[in-house]
Amino acid sequence: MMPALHPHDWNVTPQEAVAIQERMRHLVETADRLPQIYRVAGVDACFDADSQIVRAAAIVLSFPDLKLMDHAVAQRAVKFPYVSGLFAFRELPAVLDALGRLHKSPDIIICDGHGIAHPRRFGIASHLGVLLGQPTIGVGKTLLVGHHIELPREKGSWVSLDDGNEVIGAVLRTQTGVKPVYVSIGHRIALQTAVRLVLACTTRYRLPETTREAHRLASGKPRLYSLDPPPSNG
DNA sequence: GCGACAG
DNA sequence: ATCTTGTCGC
Repeated sequence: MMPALHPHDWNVTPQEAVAIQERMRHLVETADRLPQIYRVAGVDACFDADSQIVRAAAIVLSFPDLKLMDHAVAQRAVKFPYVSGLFAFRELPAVLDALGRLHKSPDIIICDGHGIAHPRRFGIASHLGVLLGQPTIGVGKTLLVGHHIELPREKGSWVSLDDGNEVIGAVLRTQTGVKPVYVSIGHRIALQTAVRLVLACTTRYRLPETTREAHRLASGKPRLYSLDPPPSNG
């Protein structure tokens, strides 16, 4: 897809990884700096404990109609340990490989995992965005850091995710009565824009179609019907 | 000391 | 990440 704008060594210790995050966190841009969005990518990764291999998937959907335009997978043996806050050092190398195998380049990438809603404000989505110099959004399924007030039950409602005095993300209800997701700036996008885009990529499930499709590809499961919303039964 | 801790 | 059935509700 595109060479890394800010390459760095991946063969590092967790201590060195933290230092890299501290050094790169200042490169994150939190205002909109996007092109017209015609294509949205989703990336996800799965880990196989037996083989110690990470398989990453990247998919590209047209926007706003969300039709599958491109997809790619990549595998890598990983030795970096699982450490909360250091996901990028396990998953990103494979994710970069998968993105590099795409033929259609996306205008923005939605990542599984947080952006700046991270202890050092440099989660995997921000890391990917800064590396590539591309807009990214973080969508986490569980909270890593931050607090928030009660969230209304209705789809589309959201409240800020705060850490001290900082707003680090949004708690977003993507479906009425369903557990929310945590949206945060990855790179080159404002929070409100990110929330709107995530909602625009969400059809009838909790997670945006980008994440769902990438996850399905990474986990090797076949698609049952089509990219269109399947029937409610069977 | 205790709880929390993305995938 | 993954282990895992039935069940409740639209």
